[in-house]
Amino acid sequence: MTPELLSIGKLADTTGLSVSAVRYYDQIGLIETATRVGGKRRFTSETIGRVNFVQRSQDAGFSLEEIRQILNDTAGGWHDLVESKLDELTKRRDRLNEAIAMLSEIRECGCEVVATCKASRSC
Amino acid sequence: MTPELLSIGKLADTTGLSVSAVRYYDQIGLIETATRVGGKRRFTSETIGRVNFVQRSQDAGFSLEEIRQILNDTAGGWHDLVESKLDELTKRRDRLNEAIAMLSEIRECGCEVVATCKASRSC
DNA sequence: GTAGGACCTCGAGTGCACTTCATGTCAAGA
DNA sequence: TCTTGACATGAAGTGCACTCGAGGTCCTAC
Repeated sequence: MTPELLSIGKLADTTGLSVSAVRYYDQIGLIETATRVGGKRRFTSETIGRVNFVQRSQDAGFSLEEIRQILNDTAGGWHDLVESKLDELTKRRDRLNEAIAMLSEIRECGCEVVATCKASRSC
Repeated sequence: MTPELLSIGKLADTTGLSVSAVRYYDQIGLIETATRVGGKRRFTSETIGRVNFVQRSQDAGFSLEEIRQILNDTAGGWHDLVESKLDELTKRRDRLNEAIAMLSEIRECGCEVVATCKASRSC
């Protein structure tokens, strides 16, 4: 029942962000405006979930600006963004798999010099 | 049997790079030093393979500097770099899959507003 | 009462991978 | 002859996602 407010340092610790990154996120409106106690930011534990979402979305290849748009959208228009990003992601996964295959091949080829290695050309 | 030399514009076209990017790659030593004809760069078709390798490696998450190192390494030391990058890539693929799962879930949830959507918190 | 640590703001700096700009050369075609 | 287009150079600019530095406040502990 206690509000359980977090300092910026605690939030940074639990999310793995740096303190300056949290301030930056705050500044660009990516996280709910923190309440202030004596000038210092206090976050609710909700913000942890929010930051996690931001981090996952970043992993997904969204820019912070896109994430901000998605989070601030109240008209459902974000669906298109998610849809096209999903498309992009599956393509990226394919490319990633190709890259992994190429690297595995190069690793196995026994060449000393990549520049002249067939594996680096053949894929 | 003809050497089949490519102008910078042709190389850019066939690889999908911009002309200025090719010049940049040339400048930082990522592609074999081009021969010059009347001051103008002429590339062999080998360079296309080289650029493709660079592009794939970039997809794999290597920086241009790392790629340069790999290509210039003549002592086999690049194996470590490739090995650790493979590790990183498989992790990244896992995260990518998670992100795809999260986005799919959000897409399906029917929420209007992501900020308050359970799916964005639950993953 | 002073030292330390966590916090604050604002502005500038960073690294990467290019891109843009200003200025110039050169060959081909109308 | 003159224009057009592709090419050249070097230096500066761009966008993103932070990071750093300077200078200041506030609280706790010794």
